[in-house]
Amino acid sequence: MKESTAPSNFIRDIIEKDIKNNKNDGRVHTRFPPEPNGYLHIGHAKSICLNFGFAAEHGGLCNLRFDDTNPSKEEAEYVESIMEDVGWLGFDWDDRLYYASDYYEQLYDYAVQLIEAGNAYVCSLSPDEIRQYRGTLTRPGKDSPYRTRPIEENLDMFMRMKAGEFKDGSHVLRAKIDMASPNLNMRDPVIYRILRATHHRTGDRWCIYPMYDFAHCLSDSIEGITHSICTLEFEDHRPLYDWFLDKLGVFHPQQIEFARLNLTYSVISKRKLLELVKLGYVTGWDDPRMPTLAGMRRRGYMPGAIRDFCERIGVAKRESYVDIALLEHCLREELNKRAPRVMAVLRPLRVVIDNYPEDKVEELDAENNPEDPGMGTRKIPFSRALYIEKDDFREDPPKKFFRLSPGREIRLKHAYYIKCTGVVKDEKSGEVVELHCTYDPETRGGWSKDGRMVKGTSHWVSAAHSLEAEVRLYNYLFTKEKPEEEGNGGDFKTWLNPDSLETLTSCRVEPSLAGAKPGSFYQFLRKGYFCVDSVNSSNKALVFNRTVTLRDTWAKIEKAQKNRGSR
RNA sequence: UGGGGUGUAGCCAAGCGGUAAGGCAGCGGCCUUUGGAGCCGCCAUUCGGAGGUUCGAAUCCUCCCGCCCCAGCCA
Repeated sequence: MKESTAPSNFIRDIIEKDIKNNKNDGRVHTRFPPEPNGYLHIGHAKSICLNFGFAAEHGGLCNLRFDDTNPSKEEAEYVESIMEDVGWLGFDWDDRLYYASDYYEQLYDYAVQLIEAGNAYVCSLSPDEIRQYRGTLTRPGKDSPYRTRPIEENLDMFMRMKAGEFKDGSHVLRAKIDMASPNLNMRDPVIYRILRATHHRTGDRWCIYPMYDFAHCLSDSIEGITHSICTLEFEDHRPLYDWFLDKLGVFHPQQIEFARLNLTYSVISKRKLLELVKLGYVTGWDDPRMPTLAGMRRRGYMPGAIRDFCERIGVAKRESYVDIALLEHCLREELNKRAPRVMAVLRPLRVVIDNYPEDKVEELDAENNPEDPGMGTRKIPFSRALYIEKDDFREDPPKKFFRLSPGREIRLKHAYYIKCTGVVKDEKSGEVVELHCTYDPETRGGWSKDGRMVKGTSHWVSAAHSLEAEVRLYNYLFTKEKPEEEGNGGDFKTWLNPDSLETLTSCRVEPSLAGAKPGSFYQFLRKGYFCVDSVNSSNKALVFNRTVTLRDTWAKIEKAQKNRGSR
């Protein structure tokens, strides 16, 4: 029996039942069939994990197949990015890289067979007329006058369509099914159209292209796919999927539909993501705020976290909006285990340790990851002038604020206890610009021999030894939990978050970060997880992206205090 | 007034006639040289609603209600 701890779901049930009944000789063969008309996003990740996952679970195979039947929208750039993203996510299609366009010749032959059997005809109605003849949701359609065109004539016309004798849109090949079907997809759907566009792979070799419904089921059949997993909106297309396969008498895969992923505070639709890119609301498909795999990778997401997420959300047929907090949880869990700890001060406040010798510099030991002692330790320089986080000092500390304030003592992580003895303010603005402190030499390393306790521990950096860096703080791209919901005229862009990116340019990071490699990731102690930007960072100018913050209990307390105060 | 789906906690989601798994979020507490992490505890007398069948119903039946998808020569 199954030893896997994977949770039960309806697709796995179907697959396991099929194996038990020895359907398809017990084979499991799936496919991930993206259209190369945009970059992959987190919703695709769910599909990829499902398809490759089910195959792997049952000793089967999963193909990567580009569904490239509409040259007017598809580009080679997209196929490149898709292959990179699927590989990055951790899946391998071996030598099974296919394109629907590989099958154009065979698909054409199948269409001819359909015509010969009287199951398809060339229709010369205009697009507008076809729409009118189709009827409505509640009213049946009516037969096209070309529906009775003789087989020989259909064959001739279709051949001439292929030969380029007709203008775009002047004729189409249609399946002859039932214009009165309550399922509109069965009202003599178009299966080939004339379209003069250069295809990214076949160039100008063809001027007729098959439609999705025709190409997809047959591509699945040709590849011997056993379980063709797709999203819910194709449920109505299943009768058509089955119809083509039955009429042609070829191998018959089973289509199974599941609910697509929706994520709060995000928009997941290639069309809408393209819009954000085209209109310049983001810097590109790989903008770290985008839910694209390229964007998430640049943001610092790890493939394992995304896979874990996809497993945890499950798969079902009901529409759902997954809380983005779950994605972040999966991310933090992985990062917590693997990210080296490092100190970085995002909004520096200068601190002078008055009783520390002017020229002295000490090298203190710091663990790289308390979760994993195997990651070792490193040295960090300590000196008289330091920077701490502005947020870590309050002249007038509120209740439960454990950090530094006048007269109060805290610990500097891995270093010493310090006590605040003076505050220097800008004369004009009144802003605190520098702190004077004393340190206790007896607390080296952060321990007090006399058992004296401090409630707060701050991270810090030596002023003279630290490096300057730019840090990009990302927030949700949208301010509304469900940006695609109606309201504000129904335009999701209304909910774009004006503060989705905050750039900090005078951050100070510890010297061990010199030469940090693009893509490398760290936990900035007490602040969050950050990675070196793979596009804009260099040895001369370090740029970090905030991947995700740490959970912030103090922020929660403070927010609660404010809410209480305002009531 | 057509057809196809789908309703279990704030958000996901198991459950398949034997008395509501799990995760996230939230809330308490412990612990802590990260207000991080970790640990412990709490969080659905009830499954969209109403009837019915049954010793027993989230599971079976009937009716009702809500939500999603379909009228591209897109996928």
